[in-house]
Amino acid sequence: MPELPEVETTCRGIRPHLLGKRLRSVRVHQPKLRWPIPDEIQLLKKAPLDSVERRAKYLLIGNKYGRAIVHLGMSGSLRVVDDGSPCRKHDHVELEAVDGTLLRYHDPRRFGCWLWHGVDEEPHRLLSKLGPEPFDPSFNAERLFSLSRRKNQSNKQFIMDNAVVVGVGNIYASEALFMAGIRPGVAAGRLSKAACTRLHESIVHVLSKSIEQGGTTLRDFVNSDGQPGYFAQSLAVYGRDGLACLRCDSPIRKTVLGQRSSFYCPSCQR
DNA sequence: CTAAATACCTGATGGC
DNA sequence: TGCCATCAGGTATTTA
Repeated sequence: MPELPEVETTCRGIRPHLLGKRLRSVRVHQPKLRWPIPDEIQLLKKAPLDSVERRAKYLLIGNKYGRAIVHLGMSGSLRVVDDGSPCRKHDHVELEAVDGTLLRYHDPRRFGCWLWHGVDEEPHRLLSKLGPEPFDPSFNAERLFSLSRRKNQSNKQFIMDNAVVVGVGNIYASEALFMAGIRPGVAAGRLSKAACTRLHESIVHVLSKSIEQGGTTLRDFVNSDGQPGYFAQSLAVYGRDGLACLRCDSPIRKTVLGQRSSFYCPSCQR
């Protein structure tokens, strides 16, 4: 569910509630996420929290001993609750600060994770192979062009590859390709230099606009206040199978690429 | 090396 | 109302 804008929205929302706080308890109600939650997570209690950051779709919540690597998977969300509101089904982890601030991790499908990365450990395997952030200067048209040479992989799967650029998930991949006028299913090796320029601009544009809107809520994403994001109303092709293209009125088509639904306009995207 | 398939899990939805 | 099949925003790991 959450792609980069949703994770960024969550990060910005929880940060002011957590930075500088000392935790009273770290409660794990369900340790079976994608991987078992390690006991080291309790080290979060040993010193005040001094970092709340996002890298790709991971949230990094840490202190001087290390940091929790949190992923929201397909159905995860983090909410800050001030009072002692009751735990819901699928609330798997709770961080409680000494001032009463309560952070709850909710994840019905449990595709997410909470791992620990000690401050002196090797670069974590989940983080070490990630490509650049979409807003970093090292992600640019030249990178898209050079990495796509000789690729038979589809354009859509190419931009969803974390080694190319992080944070582009199934929704924003379709949206960015529409904005750039590029067919999702065509081999990435055929991208021209000009197409790479448009694609780079489109990815940056779509992601930043969505962050401004608080992300996309299709069915269950909520921010740290429990509120939905509003970018769904800005989606041009995702989920609009059969509806008229907003640019040319042709019916939007749906195909499957790498087992994921993909949407495009057969007229605007060549 | 690349690329596709598989695996993890619950819940919502639609057809019969 | 119930049952079954299908689909859902991610991605590491396995297989080909």
